[in-house]
Amino acid sequence: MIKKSSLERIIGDDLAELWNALTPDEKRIIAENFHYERYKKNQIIYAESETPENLYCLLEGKVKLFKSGIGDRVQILRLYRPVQYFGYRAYFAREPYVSSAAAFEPSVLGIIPMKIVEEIIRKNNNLALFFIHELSRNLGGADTKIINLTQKHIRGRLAEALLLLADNYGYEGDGATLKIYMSREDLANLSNMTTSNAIRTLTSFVSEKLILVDGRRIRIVNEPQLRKISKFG
Amino acid sequence: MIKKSSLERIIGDDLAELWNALTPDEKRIIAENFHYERYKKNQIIYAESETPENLYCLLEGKVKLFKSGIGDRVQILRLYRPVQYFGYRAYFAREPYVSSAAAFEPSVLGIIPMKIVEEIIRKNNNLALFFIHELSRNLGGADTKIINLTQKHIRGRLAEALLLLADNYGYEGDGATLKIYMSREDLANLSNMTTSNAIRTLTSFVSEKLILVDGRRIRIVNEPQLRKISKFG
DNA sequence: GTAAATTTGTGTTATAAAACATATAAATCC
DNA sequence: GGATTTATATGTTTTATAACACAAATTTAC
Repeated sequence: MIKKSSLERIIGDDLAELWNALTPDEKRIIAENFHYERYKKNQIIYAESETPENLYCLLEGKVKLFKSGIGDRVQILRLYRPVQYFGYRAYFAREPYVSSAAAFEPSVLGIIPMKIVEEIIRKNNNLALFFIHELSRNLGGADTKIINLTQKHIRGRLAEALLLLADNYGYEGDGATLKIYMSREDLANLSNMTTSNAIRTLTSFVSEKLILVDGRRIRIVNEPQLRKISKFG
Repeated sequence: MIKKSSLERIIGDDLAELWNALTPDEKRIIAENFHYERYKKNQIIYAESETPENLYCLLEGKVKLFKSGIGDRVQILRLYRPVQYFGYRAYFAREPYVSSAAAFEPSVLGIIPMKIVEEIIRKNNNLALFFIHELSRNLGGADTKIINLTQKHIRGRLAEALLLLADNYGYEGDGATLKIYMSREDLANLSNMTTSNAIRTLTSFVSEKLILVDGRRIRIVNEPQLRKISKFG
């Protein structure tokens, strides 16, 4: 179990964006109802069709939101990094989860019951506006994703995915190596293609000197060209 | 111009869900800043990349939200019926529109500046929760649409689209004819396929006695089987 | 009311991507 | 630390769907 002082630091520092919207009294309520949990690599946080009950705040690690479709096919819908919130959409929609969440790597999550969050929203409009803003941006992203996944060819979709990873998780110290360690299968699930085609297309990108690959480490070498490929499908 | 009494009826009756969330004072503010506009068939209401300024409330007619992609391909993202609200997502996200809206048929829209709406949201949590709920349901729908459009085959996607039209706009008096008059091209844009393939697949469905077609009038004859086709791709 | 434009319908061809097959490499497990 | 599972890699075949082509029907415009 984490120390109380450490907990307060996490709440104070890391929940920043949401935290700042709160009154002292509301902060106390959140602090009292807050706990955190560690998740192992690939551990499921919640699964499709379950009833949403908590707001999750990713404090450390990386999380994927994904949905199982036809056969064994899986689509990764969104990626989360510290400090981002998830798990609230289904609760607000008053429906079971339509997607699942899992840790990409060992992660630490802050957990707050949605009931508490909802009570505070009913009194605090800044918090309400925070969620309105988050949901609105997510919905715009989903609409754009629909076009990317349905209209672009394999090369465009994979280029898009690599740039998304760069935007989301950034680069290592060298300014080029993606700061995420991801299987080819996950990469395929992110870009709506089979694992074979993700591997094959990655190989093409290497031979075209757009990227460099060392196992799961991917270095972006020619980002402008990758953007061009992403843009024109 | 519409008569004042008529305007009040429209506001009072048709804006119901949103209207009920308001205090008398807020109702007055909305009424003072409300106007309505008629749109012709296929007329654009707003276009991608424009700056969002208004909340639109569809009072009469049908509206499609669509996004242009690669080449001339268009994807219909969402459909609206009276009384539904749209146009607010991009404003809340603080970004230009990522999609366009157009009338499917002659339509009447209620228009309220988002600035006014936002001011009221800052004071009225019920209104905030209304938008949180709407956005959350839309986002869940978009996530599900991603799976439908990327993983199902043509037949599954078209069956899905026909059922969506039934759910959204319902049936004529006969309880079977879709209450929407839509071109094959729109049907194709809704189900992510070429117009040729929409026509062809529609023909297959007719010969399988799942539907009956008379020009743009579509009768759903075997809904359970259509659901099966939609479900299994 | 007739000409022009658009939409619908259908056949044929081309192609992108999945499916399948199999080998090698790497990671995980007793 | 050797065995077993899992992930990566690549070649081949199959298939779903787009692209193309054109005729007929319908709608729109003047």
